[in-house]
Amino acid sequence: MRLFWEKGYGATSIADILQAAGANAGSLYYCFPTKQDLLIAVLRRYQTGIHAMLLEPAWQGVSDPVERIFALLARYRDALVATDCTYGCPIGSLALELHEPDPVVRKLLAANFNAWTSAIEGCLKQAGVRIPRNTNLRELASFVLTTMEGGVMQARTHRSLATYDAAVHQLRGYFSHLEAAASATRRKVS
Amino acid sequence: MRLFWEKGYGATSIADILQAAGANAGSLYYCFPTKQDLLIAVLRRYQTGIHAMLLEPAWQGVSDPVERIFALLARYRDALVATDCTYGCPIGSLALELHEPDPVVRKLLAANFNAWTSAIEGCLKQAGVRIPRNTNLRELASFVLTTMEGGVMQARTHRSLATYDAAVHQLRGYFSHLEAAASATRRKVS
DNA sequence: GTCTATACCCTGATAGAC
DNA sequence: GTCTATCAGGGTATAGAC
Repeated sequence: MRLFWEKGYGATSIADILQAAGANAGSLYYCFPTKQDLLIAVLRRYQTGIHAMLLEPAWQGVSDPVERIFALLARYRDALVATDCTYGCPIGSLALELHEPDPVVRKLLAANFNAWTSAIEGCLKQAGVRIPRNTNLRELASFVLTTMEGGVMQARTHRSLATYDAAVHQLRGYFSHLEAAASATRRKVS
Repeated sequence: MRLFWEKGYGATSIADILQAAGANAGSLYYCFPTKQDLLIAVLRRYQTGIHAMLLEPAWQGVSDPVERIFALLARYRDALVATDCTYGCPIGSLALELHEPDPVVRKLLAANFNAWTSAIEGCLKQAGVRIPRNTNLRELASFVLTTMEGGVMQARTHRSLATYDAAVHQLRGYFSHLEAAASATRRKVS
């Protein structure tokens, strides 16, 4: 999991994995007949662990649904800070590296994106009337993921937080507008 | 250039390149001593060719600066359509694949992002009073790139235009808000 | 289930004639 | 400048004893 994240799939050799795990080839191949089986297991783990590994830590002590969205984005910022801006989202990196992967792999990558998007969509639903009623929440949630992935990509390339912060700041501006618009509509109605 | 774009850097072998180019090893290595020299040449070509290869075709017949931004995003959509959503931005893909590249490579990747962002920033400057005066134009331009890269990444993973269209649609909503806010301010002043 | 040794292939890069 | 042949190394995966 760590190696695929740090080096990518192709650049990680079985030998690297054996050394990092302190395992022998026979044992590894007994459990995972091919390298791709290992990738599939890793992707499944990300998928099933999204709450325990990502969302719950990010949302510790944050209850406001909109703030939860930005708390999640802040967590990716922390990862960038902790790695001197060499962090990359493991799913995003693998998604771009594996152009034409096995359908199984591609569907797992898509499922991971879907799980992330659904978590955000849940926040937006909880936000209720604070978001304009005609807003497509799924679309907006997907846009949050877009912002994170695009922001992380640029931050790592520039080795600078500036572009990530810029992306989040602009997204915040967009949310401020949405909330103000929803609020204005509510005043008009009442 | 085509192979690095379609398959990525690591997955493209010198043999692939020789076959595609109809060249022999000796000739290639005479001009490009290492594979990385080839990558550097490709990245330089993207950088110097951004106007002729990307911007001018995208902006053919489009003069409104804000529409130029969305015309550029539409061009990436066309690329997704033309490739059944297997298209990936070559710079973005290489940026994520090459985690810890030679400083020369990383700077070239960053320079490509900068050139793209500067082109958008130019449009925003041309838009003048249509964008609120306190807007950080560089930041907003960077956010447009964020949207494109994040949108393309998801579209390819899902093999669907939906997420890309969602991202562009949301960005359009943000721009509509910005233009409306700038317009309201102008009315108030006059 | 786990170990070591190794098969077999493809990699980037080179040698040296032309 | 271009060609063919090849090197040395590392890749995934396997064989077969234990």
